[in-house]
Amino acid sequence: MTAFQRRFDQAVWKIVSGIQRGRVMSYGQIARAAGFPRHARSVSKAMGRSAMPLPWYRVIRSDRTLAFDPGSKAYRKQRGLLEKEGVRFVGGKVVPLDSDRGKSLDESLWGPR
DNA sequence: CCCTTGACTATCT
DNA sequence: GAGATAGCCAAGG
Repeated sequence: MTAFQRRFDQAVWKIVSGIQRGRVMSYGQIARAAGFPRHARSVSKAMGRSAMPLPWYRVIRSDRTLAFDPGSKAYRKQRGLLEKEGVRFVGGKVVPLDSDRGKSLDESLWGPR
């Protein structure tokens, strides 16, 4: 384990574990919230190193698509878990909630109900 | 060192 | 809005 990983992992786990049911966050958003802007690509690795289970399936791309290859096992798993929490999909993308109308762009994309 | 690899992104066609 | 492109940066070979 490098020093970077120790700090980065801790910060990422904290953010990811805080994502609530029915909500999603992007890799880049998590990296920023964790205090490591520009490290979106490292977020998945940090989650993989976690000993405790994390709601990894609530993490998606900034364009609202899932990071796995559509049709893959992982894709179906993630999508199933999200839909079970009420997250809706249209055209392979996570649908923003209606009740978010009127909020800032960021909130409308990722904010709570 | 140099080169490749990512569960990524912002930007431009 | 979908596809291509360039930028990103730690890790590992």
